[in-house]
Amino acid sequence: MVRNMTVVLSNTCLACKQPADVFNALTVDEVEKIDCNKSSVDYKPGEIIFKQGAPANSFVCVTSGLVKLYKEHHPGSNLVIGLTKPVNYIFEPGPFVNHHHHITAVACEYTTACLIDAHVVKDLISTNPHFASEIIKKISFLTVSLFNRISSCTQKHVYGRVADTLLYLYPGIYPNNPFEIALSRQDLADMSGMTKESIIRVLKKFKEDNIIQLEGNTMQIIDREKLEFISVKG
Amino acid sequence: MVRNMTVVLSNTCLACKQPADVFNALTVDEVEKIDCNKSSVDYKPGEIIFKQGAPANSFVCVTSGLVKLYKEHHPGSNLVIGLTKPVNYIFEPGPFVNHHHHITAVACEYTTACLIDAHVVKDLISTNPHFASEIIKKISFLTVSLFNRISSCTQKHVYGRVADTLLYLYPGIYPNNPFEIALSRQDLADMSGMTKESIIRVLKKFKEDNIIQLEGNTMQIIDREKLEFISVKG
DNA sequence: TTTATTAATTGATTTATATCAATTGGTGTT
DNA sequence: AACACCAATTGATATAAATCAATTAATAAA
Repeated sequence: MVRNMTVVLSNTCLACKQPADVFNALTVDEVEKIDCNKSSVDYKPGEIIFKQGAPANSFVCVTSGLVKLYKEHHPGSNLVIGLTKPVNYIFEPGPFVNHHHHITAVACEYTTACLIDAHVVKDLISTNPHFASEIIKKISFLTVSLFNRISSCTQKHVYGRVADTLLYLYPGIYPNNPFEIALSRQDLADMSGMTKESIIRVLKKFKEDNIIQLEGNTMQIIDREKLEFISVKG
Repeated sequence: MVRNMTVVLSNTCLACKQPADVFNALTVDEVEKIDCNKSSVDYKPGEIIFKQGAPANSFVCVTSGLVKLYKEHHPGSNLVIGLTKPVNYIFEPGPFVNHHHHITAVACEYTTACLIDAHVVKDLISTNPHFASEIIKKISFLTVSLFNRISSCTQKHVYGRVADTLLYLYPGIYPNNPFEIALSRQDLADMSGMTKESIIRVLKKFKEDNIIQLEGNTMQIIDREKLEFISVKG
């Protein structure tokens, strides 16, 4: 198991300090196979990693920074599906469906990602059942969160949806509190399925009610319990 | 491959006329293993097959009838995630996540379903990589449809959402046209994320505009192109 | 430093859709 | 047949949130 390896080689998957969970299901040989078929790429904020509709030839593993995943609609109106922080794979169903991307991935900060040949990952899935099980587990977690998301966006009002977004950001994406958000108000709106004006008003209300503290892009969650209440009841 | 078997035994998976796609990845021995660990159960309309929050000990394969999958909210306000028609597995992420169901499954018509021990399916996944790949493929398709669903319910108005629901029903669920819907107006509303009053008004409008024909529960799609247009533009 | 440009904020107005209330129609029961 | 019961329908009203419009703040460029 990679987890227990003490050998550390720079710039290799084995050296990757906090390997993505699914990696743990791979043997050293298999990890090396990935090593030989990956490219590590640096992205600046705003740069596209992959684009909805484009061929899906690679699996992407985020190794530093933060990535925003969204579905494109009419220009200017996107829907943020979620964020991926290091070290995690982006579970985009494209490679298993029609070899095209169904969402767009954009770097929110300076980001490094490893692009791994999709064939290699698929080969590993068909040769290492333990790895396949881990992938299934991960996609299943994604599915559950999508169920909740659908439920959130159809049944909840703006307050509940913003509460969900904030609870998603902290501590899942930003483990510290207060934290600096690398997302614009428009991004937060796209995550919550509303307009930027609406989310600004809701955040203002939360601030007035001492649920959060907000100065520019520095946010602090003060009353998590109340957010959870609003998520369910509001 | 099961697909090519000519041996047909009544009331066994091998005999199941139109086996679920994922079955094709199994050997005859493996199908027999499932056979020995399954129960075929008959449900009346409205009966619950499994319930959100309850332990997920079985995989469910719908062999006849129609099953409605939904997430429960406040009483009377549910969100229909989708329908499963025969012969298909219900891909509920529960068994891979926390062994609890995240949605509720209810028979819409007289329905027969095979309940297969979750351990057996998981064992097959960890021993037959081809089967695991098929499962991943299926869940991936589900993920794509959930992406579209989230997108639909946050970005589209009632007309677009109802168009999506109708396009989902025909031909995916009901291959014939006209078709008899086994769903109440409330169900259709829950599928489209709106109130029953709203969907009634939208359906009335579609009828006036000669997009559909509707008499009670008998529906005919007259102008599919226009529905597709409304789905995108409306 | 001044100017230009974009993001964030605030207020006024509109609109889509939910809610509320009442009526009609169908189905089954006694 | 009369009644009760529930689903479907229709109309009137309320409201949440979008849109529109204007202002302010923040950032980049000259």
